[in-house]
This record gives sequence, structure tokens and C-alpha cells, in this order.
Amino acid sequence: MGDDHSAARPLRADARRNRDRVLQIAQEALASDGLTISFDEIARRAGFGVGTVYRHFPTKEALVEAVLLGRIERFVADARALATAEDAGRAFFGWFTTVVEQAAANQALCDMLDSGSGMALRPGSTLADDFAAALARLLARAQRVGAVRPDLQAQDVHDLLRGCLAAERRARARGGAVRMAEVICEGMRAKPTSPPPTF
Amino acid sequence: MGDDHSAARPLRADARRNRDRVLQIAQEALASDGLTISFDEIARRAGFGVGTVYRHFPTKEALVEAVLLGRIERFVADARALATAEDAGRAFFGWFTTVVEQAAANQALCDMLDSGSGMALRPGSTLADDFAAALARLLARAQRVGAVRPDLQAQDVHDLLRGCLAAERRARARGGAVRMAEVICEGMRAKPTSPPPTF
DNA sequence: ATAGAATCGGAGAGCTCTCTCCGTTTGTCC
DNA sequence: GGACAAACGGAGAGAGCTCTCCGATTCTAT
Repeated sequence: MGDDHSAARPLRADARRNRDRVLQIAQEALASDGLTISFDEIARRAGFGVGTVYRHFPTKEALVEAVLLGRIERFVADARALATAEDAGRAFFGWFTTVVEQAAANQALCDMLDSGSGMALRPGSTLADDFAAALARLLARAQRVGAVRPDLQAQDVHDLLRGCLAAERRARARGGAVRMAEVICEGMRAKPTSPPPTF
Repeated sequence: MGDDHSAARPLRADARRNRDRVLQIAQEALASDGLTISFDEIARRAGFGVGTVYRHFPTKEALVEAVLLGRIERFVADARALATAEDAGRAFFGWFTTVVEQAAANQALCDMLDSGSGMALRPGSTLADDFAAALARLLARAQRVGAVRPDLQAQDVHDLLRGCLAAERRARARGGAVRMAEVICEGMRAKPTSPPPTF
């Protein structure tokens, strides 16, 4: 009862080819134009009728997920791999920076993490929970060793990540040199000198 | 030649009343729902036919500007007032924080500063230039006294402001306690430990 | 009170977007 | 090569949005 989808019907050869092509064109289109690109436009760029694309992906959301979910899964996997790293602070900041660096290059990925657009990754999906859990674990370890401000909660970091993404994306659009992630990581860092600069 | 709009036709009493009501309802609707709210919906909430609202504001953009431009002008005015403050660092961080605090309470204002939506405040408008110039001046002074990282450019700060707004808005939506502006200001601060700049 | 101008209301034009339907074309298996 | 299922294409339904048009209504000056 698990996957009645894989072996049941091996897809005709042309269909498989076309599906792959749609996936690739959609990937490029979404990366450059973001989630707001229309389904019709993706079909047009791929050179198919819109009906054909709908045959493979029943909704726009399904297509977007087919293209992007893997990316986010990889972020989660990265976080899990770092969850036992020796230097917890380095692991946390490194992961945060990596996510920003990679996502900033993909408009649709930004839109999705940005969440503004309400598509997949909305709370309730397993992946959203996994993402949040992985982030929370990295954060907790980094805080335990005093690398990150103890008053930050996982949700705060999630929001900061989204904000950082928004900033980084804009900066890239104009060829900015400063890494936004660096600035924001600096802000999340626990202050090394306990007495605040009352001086 | 200045204002051929005020004395020419004093508007009929009912029209003036209705215009004011539209403005107020639009203000509330935009603050809570953001720039994506439809013109029809604003008219409906105000209790007018859509034609009536169009009579007063020829496009949706005009209505939005009538509601929001004043707010942004005030941010610019605040920045100018602080441009000669004694403590340049305090002036810069205080202004940044104030803008975030106030804008975060108004969805449409966020959308506009966020710029995602391409409405007013797009480059080219005088106000956008004024905003950028005021920010640049505060920043330059704060950097001169060593309060802010010297590698940050005005554009970077503008982008960080937008990112901070996005983060703060989400944090508020769930009642978060951490002030995002504080974290990000911390990140923009020049490191006290590093050698004093050029001196 | 009444004429005449100013204002209102909302149907609908015109556009875009998602998604469906079904006649036509193409691949596969014998 | 032929039969039949699978896949394709694109017109168009349906929903939402901005904005226009003009007959119906309301105000104001006399």
C-alpha cells in the first residue's frame, strides 16, 4: 500500500522525457522569477501546452514542491549532520550562512522560506517541522556553549533567517559586497565581554 | 502656480466627508492587510461603491500614497532632526530602531519599504531619494565616530532595514519578545575589540 | 422649492491567473 | 502495420483584480 505510484505504470518514454524537461525548465524559471511566475508561462518556456504540464503536476503548488522540496530537505540534512559537530557555535553560524548563501541565489526558494507566499513549507507539513527542529537543535547546542545570545528562541532565529534572506537577495540584485549573513550572525553572537560597553 | 487644488473648488461638504472616511478606512485596511488588499475591498469596507472611491483617488496607487507617504515623510524628518545630534551612534541606532518599531505595526508600510510590491517609493521618486539621503547621512556620521562598522554602505543598511522589518513583522505576528532591531543593530556595531579605526 | 451641478453606485469591460475538458496525435506491443 | 492506450495541445470556464462609464441621487445657491 506504500507507493502505488512507482512500479504500477512505468510512464511512456516520451512522457518521462517531457516530465524531466518540464522539471528542468521550471527549476530555471522559478530560480530567476520566483514563485509569482505563472504556470502558463512555465509551460510556454518549456514548449508544452499547459494541459501537458498539468498532466504531470496536478497543481502549480505540486510543481513548485517537486522543484524546491529537495533543496529544503538538503538544508535539513546539513543541519542534522552538523548537530554533532565539535564546535557548536561554528556549526550554527556556518549552517545559517550556508542556507542564506544558497537560498539567495534562488528567487523561488527565498519566496518559499520567506513564507510570504503561503505555499508549501507552511506549518503542518512534515518538512516545516523537520526544518524547525533541526534549527532548534543547532541553536540549543550553540547557546549551551555560550556562542549565541541565550535570549534568542528558535522562532526568532527562523525569522531572522527570513529577514536575512530578504536583505541578501536585495543586496545581490545590485551587486552588493557585504554579506548580510555575517552582519546578522554578529548580532546573534553572545557578547564576549560581559560588562556591556557602559564606557 | 503651487496648489491649484485647494482654493479652486472647495469640494462639496458630503464629498469632503466621504473622502475623509475613505482615507481612514483605507488606513486601517492597509495597516492590517497590507498592499495586496484589493481596491474593491477597501471600498466595500468603507461602505461606498467602487466608483465613488475612484472619484477621489484615480488609482489604487494614488490611494496608497495618500495614506502612507506622510508616514515615510515623517521618518525622513526624524532622520534630519537627528543629523546633528550629539551622539551620532545613538542617533543612528535610535532612528533605525524607531523606523522598525513603527513600520512593523503597519503591514502596508512594511510592504512598501520592503519594496517587494513595486509601489511608490520606487527609485526615482523624490521621497525615495530623500529617504536614502537621510539614512546615508546618519550612517556616515555614526561611522565617523566609530560606532558602526566602516564597511557598511548606505544601500547595505537600507537592505538590512528591510530584512529587519520582515523579521520583526513575523515575530510580532506570533507575539515574539525579542526585538529584531536590537539584534541587527548589534551586528552593525563596530567591534570594540578591533583596533580603533585609522587613528 | 427648484434648477443645475456635483457626487454616487455598481454593472461590466478587459486583463491575468489557475485549472479542466476532450478531440487529436503519438508511442507501444503484437 | 495496425489497434489501442497513453499523452499532448490549447480553447475556454471561472474567479479575481483594476478601472470606466453613465444613469440615479444628493447637495447647494437662488
